Amino acid sequence: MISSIAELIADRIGTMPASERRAAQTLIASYPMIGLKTVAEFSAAAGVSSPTILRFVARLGFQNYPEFQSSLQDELAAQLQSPATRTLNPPSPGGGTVSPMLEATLDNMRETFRHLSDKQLADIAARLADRRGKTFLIGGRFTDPLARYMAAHLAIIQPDVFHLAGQESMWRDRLIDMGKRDVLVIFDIRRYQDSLVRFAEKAHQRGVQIVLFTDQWLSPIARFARHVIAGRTAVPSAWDSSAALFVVAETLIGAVTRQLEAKGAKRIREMESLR
Amino acid sequence: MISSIAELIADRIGTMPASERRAAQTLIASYPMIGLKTVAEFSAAAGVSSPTILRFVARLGFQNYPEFQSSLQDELAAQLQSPATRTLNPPSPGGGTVSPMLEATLDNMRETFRHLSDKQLADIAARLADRRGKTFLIGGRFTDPLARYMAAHLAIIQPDVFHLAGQESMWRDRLIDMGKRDVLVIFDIRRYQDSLVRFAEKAHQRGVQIVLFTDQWLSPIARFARHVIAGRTAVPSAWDSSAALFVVAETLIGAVTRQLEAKGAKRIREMESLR
DNA sequence: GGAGCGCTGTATCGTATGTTACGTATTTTG
DNA sequence: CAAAATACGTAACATACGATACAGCGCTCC
Repeated sequence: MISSIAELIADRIGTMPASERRAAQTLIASYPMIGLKTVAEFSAAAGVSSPTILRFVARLGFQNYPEFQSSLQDELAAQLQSPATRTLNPPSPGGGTVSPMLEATLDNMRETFRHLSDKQLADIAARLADRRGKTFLIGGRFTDPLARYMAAHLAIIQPDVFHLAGQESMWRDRLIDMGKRDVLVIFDIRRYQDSLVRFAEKAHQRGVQIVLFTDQWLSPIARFARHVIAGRTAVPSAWDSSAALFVVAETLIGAVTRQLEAKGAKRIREMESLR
Repeated sequence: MISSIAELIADRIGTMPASERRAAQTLIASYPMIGLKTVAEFSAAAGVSSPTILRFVARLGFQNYPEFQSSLQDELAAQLQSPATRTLNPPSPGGGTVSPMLEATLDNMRETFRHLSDKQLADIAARLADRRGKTFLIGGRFTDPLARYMAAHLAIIQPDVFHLAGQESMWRDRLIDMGKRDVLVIFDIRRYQDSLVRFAEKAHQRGVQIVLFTDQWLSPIARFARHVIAGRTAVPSAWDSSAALFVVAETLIGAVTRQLEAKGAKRIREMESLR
């Protein structure tokens, strides 16, 4: 079973003429970076001519050079997405259901946060902590609980936090209350819901700032969003995982709380004494 | 100190116009792969025009698109050579808010699952997949979203799944429907809610089997529970984290789904066709 | 030692790609 | 509310890139 281009090359390098072999060795030596550059650069690095590179690529079974490059990129993308797979780990002995699920989830989180800078989170937190406007939260079929979870926390530490529940027509009526200074937090992962997209668009038209929690394929709502958080969702299960987004949400809740505490913990103390 | 293009983007994304921001977000979402493709593909993926991509690249300080791509490639090459350096976000020594939060959460999950055997999960999953009785889910102030999340999934793959929402008096009225063959899934972490404890006790008296999701200090409901899942909740934040419980919930959802699929995926296929 | 075959590079060609100019739409400012 | 500035996309353009045809060279095998 040949799964990578490197293996493919190792398999066929024996049958190649001298110049193509030099090309192959050059590629392997700095795999796969040289292959992502132009034919001219590749040929120069290998010390052969351009047509030799093209013949080499053709011999590997590719129709043309761009197709070869795409293949390399896909391979690279797969590696980058699952750091665990990089080490060619056997996927857990015994086939228990727990371990792969947990491992995938942990990877998802690391990967999600890898694409998320402190600054980005701080910006969003600042926006949420800015009390000149209101905060609305809403989610899709499976993610609405995340919106509720976040709303439950935010509503305690500051006023004017609303979770949009119920039917579509209900949200729409709330649109009239929304304006430029307000923030709308939307959770939307595949399959993306048309109703949410429509709602986001209308809110966007009213100047509402949208913070979108979505998956790595980006909900169409990203078009209207001021801030986009893309979480990894792939796990060995029939369902997508929202765990990474959940953790981001918790992180944000913590950050907002800290910012408000800095400003003055009056409200929080009041809240405590009311219990 | 800015060392990667991703940081550069995070730094300047605030000063960008809307369309360029879309480009930036698209790039970050699948960093850095889309940046290695052609301008046309990049622009299509971001839903903007080619010139916008070029302006975006120019704003980052590159003379032209190829220069930008080379820079991405160099970065990638450096990463591939030293897997240890793969941290896109430098470990943020000191005041960084993200890293400690994430690390603590990951630790919580590992620790939670360390105390959770495959068998235990399989037993609970089997109990939830057993369709001779009904399934009820309920949660506390902050954990009710978790109950909703789980209910949203379970309700799809099997009938008779009910999330108990609203006021305490509402749940109590549902008690009359509950019996020996039924399962009650309760989420309850500190501070434990008296109302939930009372409810759990009454359900227990009626012979309902209780599955409890709680924290490591165990809600008093544990006294009445058939199964107890104790998740770690401590994080460097003003709030406790429910992330570990969330992941356990997802794992259970996956396990139940698998068991039902084994029995016969008729319902699931029907469900799909109804959409 | 000569004829045939395969390998390789040079030169040329067509085209996909990045680039730029310009007009329209949108937002901002006085 | 008008005017200016900015943002954005359409369309035309130039170039750099991959592809191909062809000729020279070396090797092998009769």
